[in-house]
Amino acid sequence: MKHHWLMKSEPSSFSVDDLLRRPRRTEPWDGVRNYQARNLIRDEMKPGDLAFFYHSGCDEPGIAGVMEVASPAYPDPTAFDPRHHHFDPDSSPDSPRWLLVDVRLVRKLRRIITLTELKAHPELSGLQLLKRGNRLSVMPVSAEHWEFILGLE
DNA sequence: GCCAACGTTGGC
DNA sequence: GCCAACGTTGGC
Repeated sequence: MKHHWLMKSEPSSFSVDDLLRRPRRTEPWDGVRNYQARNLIRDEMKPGDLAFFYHSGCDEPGIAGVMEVASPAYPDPTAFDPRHHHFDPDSSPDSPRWLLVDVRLVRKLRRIITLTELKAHPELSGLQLLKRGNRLSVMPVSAEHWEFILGLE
């Protein structure tokens, strides 16, 4: 069963244009440090799943691209590196606490589908992104919401 | 197990 | 910069 996702990143640290310029448009989606998001990556994400690239913490928050999950989940190496911003001393190669997947950019959207615009559609009222206080950096999107959002572009 | 303090996220 | 809404930590 193929799932759909929304994955957040602050474009000041990693944007859809950064992913566009990577070899094979592919990059490890590292730095997830939330157990709920980790569990989704570990238990639900599968290669071939599709995900929205969401820009957060910026002037124009919204969906900027479509990605494909390009690997199974595997340990996040940035958790092992003491010099890395996302270092976690409680994660080790023997017992990794944090996981990631590789993502590949399928396409950059012609325009950002903004958060403001998403909020304006009653069809999207159940979208987890729009629920109060939701700060998950990786969250599921239903097939219906996925198609509806793509139709907005 | 409870809960206050603290840190983070992220929109505005 | 502000603040709401979380999640985490640690004392008890």
